[in-house]
Amino acid sequence: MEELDKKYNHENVEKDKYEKWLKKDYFKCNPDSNKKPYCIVLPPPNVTGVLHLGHAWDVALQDIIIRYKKMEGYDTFWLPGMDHAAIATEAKVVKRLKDNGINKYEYGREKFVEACWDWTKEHGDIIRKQWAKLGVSLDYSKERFTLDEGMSKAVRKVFVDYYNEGLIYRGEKIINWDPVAKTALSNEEVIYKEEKSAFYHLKYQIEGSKEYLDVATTRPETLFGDTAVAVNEKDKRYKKFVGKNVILPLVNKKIPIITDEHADMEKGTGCVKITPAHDPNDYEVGLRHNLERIIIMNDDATMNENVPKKYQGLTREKCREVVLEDLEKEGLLLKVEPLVHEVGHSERTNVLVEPMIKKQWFVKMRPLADTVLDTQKKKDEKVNFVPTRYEKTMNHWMEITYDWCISRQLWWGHRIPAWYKDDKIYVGMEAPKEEGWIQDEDVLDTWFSSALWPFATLGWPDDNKLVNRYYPNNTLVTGYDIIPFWVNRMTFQGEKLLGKRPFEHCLIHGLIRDKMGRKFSKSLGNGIDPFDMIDKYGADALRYYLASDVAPGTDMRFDEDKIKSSWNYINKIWNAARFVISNISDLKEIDLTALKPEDKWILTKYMHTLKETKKFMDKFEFNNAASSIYEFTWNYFCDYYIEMSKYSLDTTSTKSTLCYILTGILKMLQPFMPYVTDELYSYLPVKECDDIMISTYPKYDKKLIFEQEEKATDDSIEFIKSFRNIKAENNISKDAKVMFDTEDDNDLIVKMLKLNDNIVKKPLGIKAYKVFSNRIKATIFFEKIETEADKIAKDAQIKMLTESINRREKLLANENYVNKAPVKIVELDRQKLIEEKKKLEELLK
RNA sequence: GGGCGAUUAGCUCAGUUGGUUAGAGCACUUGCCUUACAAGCAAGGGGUCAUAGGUUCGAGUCCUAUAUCGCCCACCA
Repeated sequence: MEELDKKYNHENVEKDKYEKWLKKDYFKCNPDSNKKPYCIVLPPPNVTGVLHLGHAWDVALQDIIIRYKKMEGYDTFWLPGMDHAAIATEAKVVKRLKDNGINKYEYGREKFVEACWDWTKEHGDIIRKQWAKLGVSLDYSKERFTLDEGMSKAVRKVFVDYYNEGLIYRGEKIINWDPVAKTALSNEEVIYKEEKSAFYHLKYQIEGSKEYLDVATTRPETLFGDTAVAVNEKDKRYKKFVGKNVILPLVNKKIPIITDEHADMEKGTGCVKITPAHDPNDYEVGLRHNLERIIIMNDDATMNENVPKKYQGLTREKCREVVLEDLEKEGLLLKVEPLVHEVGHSERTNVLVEPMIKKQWFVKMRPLADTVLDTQKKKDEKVNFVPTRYEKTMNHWMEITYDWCISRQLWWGHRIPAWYKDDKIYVGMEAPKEEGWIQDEDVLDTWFSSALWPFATLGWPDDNKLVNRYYPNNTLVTGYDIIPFWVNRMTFQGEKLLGKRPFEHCLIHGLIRDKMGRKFSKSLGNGIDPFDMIDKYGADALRYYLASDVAPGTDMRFDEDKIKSSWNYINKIWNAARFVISNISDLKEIDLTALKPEDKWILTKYMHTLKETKKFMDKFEFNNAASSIYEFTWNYFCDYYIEMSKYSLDTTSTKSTLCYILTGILKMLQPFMPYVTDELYSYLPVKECDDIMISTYPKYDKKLIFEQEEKATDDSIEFIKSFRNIKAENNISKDAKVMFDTEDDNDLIVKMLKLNDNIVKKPLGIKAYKVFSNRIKATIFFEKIETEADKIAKDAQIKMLTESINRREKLLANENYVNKAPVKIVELDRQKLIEEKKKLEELLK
């Protein structure tokens, strides 16, 4: 057998492994009725770009679950795929064309969509390579794309069925308009950002009177669309004006003064201009009072023909300036108050969203959302979030959501399956056969298709073989930022279309931020390429870091030093394995029948660790699972057991124990670090199969719990530690003589402390320090007079012990405590008290 | 305006149903090249768990306020 490298070399280790796994079909789902299914569908990354650190985190978590469940004996299936990301990809392709001097509209729809497919292929290839680098066990034979044939069919079916059921309708309503992408947006695609602006007080003269209304607005440029001024019915200040008209500044048009609940007496001046075509509130007011809606802007948010000539063609921003100048000139600008408020921006283009009245397609949300609210009350039917607090996020959304605008004025996406002819409309899976029907130009919101992801990818609605086996999916893993966009929509679609929740568990993770807690962004230039990290430290180190750093649901601050630490940890494992493997090459089988106390000790500790680790893995608390394994591996196995084993490397029990424990460690770590565990496993002389990823997860075995030996060795270790402590703190030489006061066999301790030649049977008369543990006592003799510092240290120890004894005595004298606290805890205190008293006595001698 | 989260060692974070003297990694101090590992080993220093009350035999953990920071939601003209 070839020698293992002296240091962990991630490049060598990771080389060719992924290809091996693929070749052996380890990632392929293999429906097996003897096994329980376990299915995860990958949140499809957008084909807009390449994967970033957040994706790496997301897929690492999923891969850990899948690999763990596979070892636990499940028939696992992890379905990969990508999202066409309608608006986002379209924006990218538009930009690329523009960089090449090509205009989207001149280029034409057909060629543009082709360019989008080229883009998709290009980025899809990169993303697949990145998955491979991360080592994730995706079943590529089932890979899907949100715009592929099957998905498209599912999308059309849902659209048509909902239309026929009245759940999808077309209507003219006020929507969020992105004037750069020139498309409608859903509420979720609008991001509110704080902006410094001003409250402009405008003078709206009362018709035929010297009096006027002080109308405060943040958007003076929209006054051309005003069709009323509203005041509150209860507002005494304006009562006398209700029913009269005001003269709209700059256009000198009469508009009525009306009363409406929307006008808030406390806010501003109490009177509010009503622009039904450009403000969602005003739109509602307009509906109530049957007001005219004057659209005053073009699709690119420049002023249109419904405003005076002077302003036509100006941008919203420029128009505001000019309007303010003109108002000022006419003495109609009363006051300007600075104001900071939240203004909606397009998620994709970052442009200010313009509320506009447009004819769009909508999903009627109330019935769908109510179903979810109902299901979430049922213990066995709900989506279980981890951490549970995110259930509130979903429920709240379901409570307040209103109709979902799903049509987008884009070319890249699922074309709406509606055809028009004169004033007739046809909605169906295919175009009508007759001549003269024209298909709707628009495509659907990208989330409309991804909402079907958990089942449409499995073949729904045509081929339900996989659906029957893998729906509901077991777990969905995603960031909290897309709960509204995606998790919620998958949930109501799944429950409506298949009658069941889309997934049993929803594991939520946070966002990755930079070291200073800021979001990663292009403008800050603080981005980290996960694949640079893989080149530097290996995929295993990156994965381990991502999985172990924070508790579920919380944000993570990126810290390269921690990846370095992960590398060190892997190197530690590497070396421990190297030691074990080089010493057990002749082991034929693992034989745990004739065990020494320290073997029993490490086996017991291992069983505790295994139990705890499994508990954490099942709860998706990978950070806790990881630290549990870490502590066992480093602090128990490496620091003590391996050291102890060096004195009995020729025995079968030691070799067997070393091999058994190392196997267990590698298996527990396999989900986190598939590469290095695969490598090290291959060197084991005794193993159940070729590759660790298809081996079984270690089983908890009560027979390997030895409480007595565990206590005894813990005791020896305590002794060793305090012995070393005393020696280090007091600069005691290596040759100091030691006398054991106990009759026990302290052979292992003597070896571990390298005392061999320095044991004496009788006191030497220059004794200085006593060392204790529960069972073992010894005296160190050395030629040095007790110094002042020693005395201080000793006094400090005496003081600490005295205080502790007092505290404990008081506690045990408290009847309330003794009666109410668990017996185990009280007993522990009693024992501690006895020990402490003994120690104190010895110190005072 | 509503809701959620955070506040624990110099830094980044754990801390299960309340229960021995609150943990880890990094950083720091001291001593070691002890042949698995110096990217390591051994020993150590460092925290009145944001603040103030309360419940309890017992609170980092539960309750009530307060402060600071962050996030989400909401038609705040």
